[in-house]
Amino acid sequence: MRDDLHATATRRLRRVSQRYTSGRRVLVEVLAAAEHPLTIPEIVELDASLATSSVYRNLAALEQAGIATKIVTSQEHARYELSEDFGHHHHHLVCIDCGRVSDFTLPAGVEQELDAALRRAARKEGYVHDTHRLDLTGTCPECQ
Amino acid sequence: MRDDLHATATRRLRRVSQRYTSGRRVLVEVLAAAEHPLTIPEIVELDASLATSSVYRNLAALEQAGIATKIVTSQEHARYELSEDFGHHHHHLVCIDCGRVSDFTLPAGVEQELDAALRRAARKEGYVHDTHRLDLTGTCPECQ
DNA sequence: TTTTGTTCTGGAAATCATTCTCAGAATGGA
DNA sequence: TCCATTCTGAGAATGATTTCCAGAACAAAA
Ligand SMILES: [Zn+2]
Ligand SMILES: [Zn+2]
Ligand SMILES: [Zn+2]
Ligand SMILES: [Zn+2]
Repeated sequence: MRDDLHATATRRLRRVSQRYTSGRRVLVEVLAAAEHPLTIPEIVELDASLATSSVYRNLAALEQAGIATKIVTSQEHARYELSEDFGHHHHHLVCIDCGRVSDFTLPAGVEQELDAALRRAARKEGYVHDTHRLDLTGTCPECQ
Repeated sequence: MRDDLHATATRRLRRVSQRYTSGRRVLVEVLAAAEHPLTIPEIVELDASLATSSVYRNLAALEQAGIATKIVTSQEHARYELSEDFGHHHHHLVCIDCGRVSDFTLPAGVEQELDAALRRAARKEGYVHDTHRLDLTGTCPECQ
């Protein structure tokens, strides 16, 4: 499981001529252990061996290699999580007040129907479809 | 139509103790005339009478009053459009390359089913549901 | 219409997340 | 080992957005 993750990471980085260094490995471990998307300050705080500028650079590398995904919200910091194909397709519940992000999934039938409708919409506008992002905004239990 | 827009804007700003000044009126006109969400540099270029710092301040005021909506993407600049209740509920197709944003809508049935599923998901996580944002990413015709 | 207290304006300065720089370190192959 | 490439991290630079603040516009009352 974890080995597979690292093996895949190595392969995907190689594909874009990049190395799977120890700093990047730590990043992947931290993201894999998190149960919700993390901001860069959070990541640096979780592992003090990481230098902020390197974290920025390396998360960009991981994103480019298809290992991590950047989530941009209205909050001040972007958030990162492991790419969906290391877990499962899911969506985000974003708290309007504190910025907390929780994951959730849609019933398979709904997701399927949605995906089909989105493909149709993209084609109609002449876009080459890539993926979709569905965020739900609301107020989290703690902020109510 | 247009009058109604301004009347509603006035009312909503009043509700938060703000005035519907000429600068804000120009902003609303520009947004109403645009057929896709605009960045602040685009807005300032469309009407040279607008001062950048005031546009930032006033778009924040319009957003707080529920007149405009801010759309944040991975692009450098945020984009703004009139609030959905001045038009119709819709979603965004974002070009990965150039950042262009087009609007699209889902078939009513899909949208309805999606909305019901989202409400259920929010409740399950203990969130008070607000709204959802659904973006489709892809490559626009010009960037292909 | 004056007066008065509030909100707004816009240019410039400040903030701050993110990106860039660059000299040295690590890496991987020849 | 040697060479070429990639990586690192501390600090500088960048650039979108926010904040300041002194004067203007405004609304309501007098
Ligand atoms: Zn919250
Ligand atoms: Zn989905
Ligand atoms: Zn494009
Ligand atoms: Zn919708």
